[in-house]
Amino acid sequence: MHGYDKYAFEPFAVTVDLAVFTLRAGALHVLLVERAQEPYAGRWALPGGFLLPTESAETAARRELAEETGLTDVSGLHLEQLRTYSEPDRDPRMRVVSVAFAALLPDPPEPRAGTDAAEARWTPYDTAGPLAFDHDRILADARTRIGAKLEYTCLATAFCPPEFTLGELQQVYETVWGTVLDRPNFRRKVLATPGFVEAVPGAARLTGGRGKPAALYRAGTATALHPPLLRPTPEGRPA
Amino acid sequence: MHGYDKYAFEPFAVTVDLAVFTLRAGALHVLLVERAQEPYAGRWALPGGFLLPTESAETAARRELAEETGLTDVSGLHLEQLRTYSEPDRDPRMRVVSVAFAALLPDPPEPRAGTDAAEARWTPYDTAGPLAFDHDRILADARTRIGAKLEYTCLATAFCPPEFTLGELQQVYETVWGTVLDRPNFRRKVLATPGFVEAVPGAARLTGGRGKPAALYRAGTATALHPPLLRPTPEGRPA
DNA sequence: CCCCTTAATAGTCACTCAGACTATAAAAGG
DNA sequence: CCTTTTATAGTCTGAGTGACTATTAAGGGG
Repeated sequence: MHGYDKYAFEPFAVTVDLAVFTLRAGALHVLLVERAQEPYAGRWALPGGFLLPTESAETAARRELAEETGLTDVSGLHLEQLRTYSEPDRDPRMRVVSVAFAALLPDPPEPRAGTDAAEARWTPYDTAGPLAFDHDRILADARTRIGAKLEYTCLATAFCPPEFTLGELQQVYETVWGTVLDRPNFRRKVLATPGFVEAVPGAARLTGGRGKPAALYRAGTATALHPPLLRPTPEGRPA
Repeated sequence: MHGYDKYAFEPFAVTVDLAVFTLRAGALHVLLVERAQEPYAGRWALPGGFLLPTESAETAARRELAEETGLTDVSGLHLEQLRTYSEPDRDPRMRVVSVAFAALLPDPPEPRAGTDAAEARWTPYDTAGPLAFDHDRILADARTRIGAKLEYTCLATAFCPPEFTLGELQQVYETVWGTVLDRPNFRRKVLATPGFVEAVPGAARLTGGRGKPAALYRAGTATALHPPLLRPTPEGRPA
């Protein structure tokens, strides 16, 4: 009701937490930092930090992303607000409300330790053991969201370098979904969606692979997929 | 980075804001309250309020929903976190971070004034003039989200009373999307989706209407729609 | 150098589903 | 009784997708 004068209100600490994903060696990895202090000292956690007085949660998230990854330019990276976690007991010391974000990186740069000297590391999603605070849940929520958005958006290109092959794009889907897709059908679908990808004219090849060299593509201008690219139905999927 | 001891952090006020939707006379309505105090005194705004020290944002949202609508039991209503708005200047007085929610009500109960004696009113979405703070944006975001979720979830039943006809369900889609759907095709789609709706055995009729009485249905157990029920494409929809 | 492997790309076929209809059934009103 | 109104049933067609098979263009090993 926004009647500040009439209501006492509790001040809260507000933080951002980041679930930063990348693809490495065909597996989904997430950026984790090791906590140096109590509580949860020695445990791994999602990178994050406090909002500064003059920045929005989005600004803070992008700042933290730059700090943790060591990337100088994070302006083009995909960063999206997930949701806010505000359970009263999520931090044992005090009341902390955290705005969680999911970020996607194409090429995995080596992380550097954050300013608090904690160690940072890319960790396979499946072995991201029990994390500090409620970060297990945040991470799971982030993965769910990313997987779902692959179906009806062009988000997959955010995992890819500026120029990529359709095989690499397909690997994004297969890795995040944990499924195998039919290659000709995937091609047909991607190429039939206007604005999803656009061919690089000088049809170049790629890495010194074995078979026929693949054509290169760039991310197109479209952001939504109509109709969507639904993942193979592992039977009636709940919500 | 959660190193509280090493970082000064600003305390923030944390609020929840609610975009509460219902269908009334074939039009989408939203619950608004009139502000009694500066800033934006006399302007309409989304209902909301401060988090209490011991409650999560979800709990606070449900409490506010009950207070503003006067409903005694809001446990079954659809309430979903939208996103968090944290621009530093969104409140001219102080730093306020607001967690926004979208709520869906089936039958429109008359709202009662909130505890701060502000007036509350159901307002047609299209005439929800300029609101206080950044509530125009929150409201628009909420509407976009609801419209999108109708496509791939069973959310539409949240707008309907416990028992409803397929015509009423169709009206939900038509009203929220602002489109007209083909009735036989809509029926076919809804009935072919397992768990979307289930027929009420004593196939009762409804209001003293004119034509053939319609069968009644209840919301099913499913929450997701596979495949989705896509809205008629008004040409290449961006994101 | 030829053949085999590997991977990309092209094309086929059948089935499902959605859009656009037409037809029938069951009520109310004159 | 006939018309209007609304619900429900059914038909036809084209787009899109899953499951395949075929071809092309590379590399590697004898």
